[in-house]
Amino acid sequence: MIDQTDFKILSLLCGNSRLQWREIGEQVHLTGQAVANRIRRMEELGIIEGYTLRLNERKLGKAMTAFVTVFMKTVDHPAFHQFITEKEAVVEANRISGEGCYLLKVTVSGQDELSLFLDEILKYGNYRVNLSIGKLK
Amino acid sequence: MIDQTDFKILSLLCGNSRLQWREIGEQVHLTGQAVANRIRRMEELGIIEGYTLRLNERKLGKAMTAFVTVFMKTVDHPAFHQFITEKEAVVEANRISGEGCYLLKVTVSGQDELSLFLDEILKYGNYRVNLSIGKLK
DNA sequence: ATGTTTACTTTCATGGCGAAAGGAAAATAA
DNA sequence: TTATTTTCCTTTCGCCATGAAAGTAAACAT
Repeated sequence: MIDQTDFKILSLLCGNSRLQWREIGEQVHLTGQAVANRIRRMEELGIIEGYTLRLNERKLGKAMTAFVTVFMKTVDHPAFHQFITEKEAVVEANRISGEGCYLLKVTVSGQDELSLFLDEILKYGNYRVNLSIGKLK
Repeated sequence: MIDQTDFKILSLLCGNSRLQWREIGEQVHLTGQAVANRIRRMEELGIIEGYTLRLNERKLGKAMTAFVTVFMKTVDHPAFHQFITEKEAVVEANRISGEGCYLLKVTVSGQDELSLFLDEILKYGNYRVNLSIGKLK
């Protein structure tokens, strides 16, 4: 299905998706065209879902990252899903097992914006917040 | 520093960083070259840190995502940092405030790999695991 | 009024990308 | 064993994207 060369190509593209096919080809000992064929195939298989940026959120004014565990009090999960989807500050959201119903990763400009966000969460349930003190990885 | 046009460009590139400068220009009413100039400037400012892929981890055999909160029992944090950095299964790691010391996002192929990983964590401290049941965002 | 700075548009050269053809090896079928 | 098909590479080609630079106009400073 997908071999070691494909994994190597993925690894290189994750590092820099604007690498030229020729440059990748040099690393995996193929021509650029052969690399292009493999990349297209992984796109078609859905392994590569898209191409995006790595942004420095801090330099965009999002100085604070918080992890918010939500304990739902309502059964209207679809409304919560919609709220989460529309909320730009929520960069990632997972439904989780164990303690809590959802885990949200939130980036905000400061305490004020976080506070406002948490107030909005109260409509759906209670929450626990952990602030990111630093990002290791 | 960075205006609404820049934010629009970032938004478009986050959606698809292989968009052509001309295509982005059409959206923000500039020529492709003007867009290219702005993108380069945001790279130089460090706002754009790089270009990468959106991968389907599930199709890469990483069928399970878990959030692991680590409660350190040792003060040798650097060793833990090193372990985390080298561990491919750890896709994201933050030092956190409140309950727990670190929050790790981990992708694994199944319970066995998760189990092994958690055994390794025990060298540094205790843990709490929440499995992702589904990803909203 | 003049000079400088900023940021755009236009122009140009290079080469990247996408598609297709050709070829070789491996796999499959007869 | 031979013939055919399939797979995946390399090579080729045409189009146009990218990077760089020149020209221009508006805003700003003196």
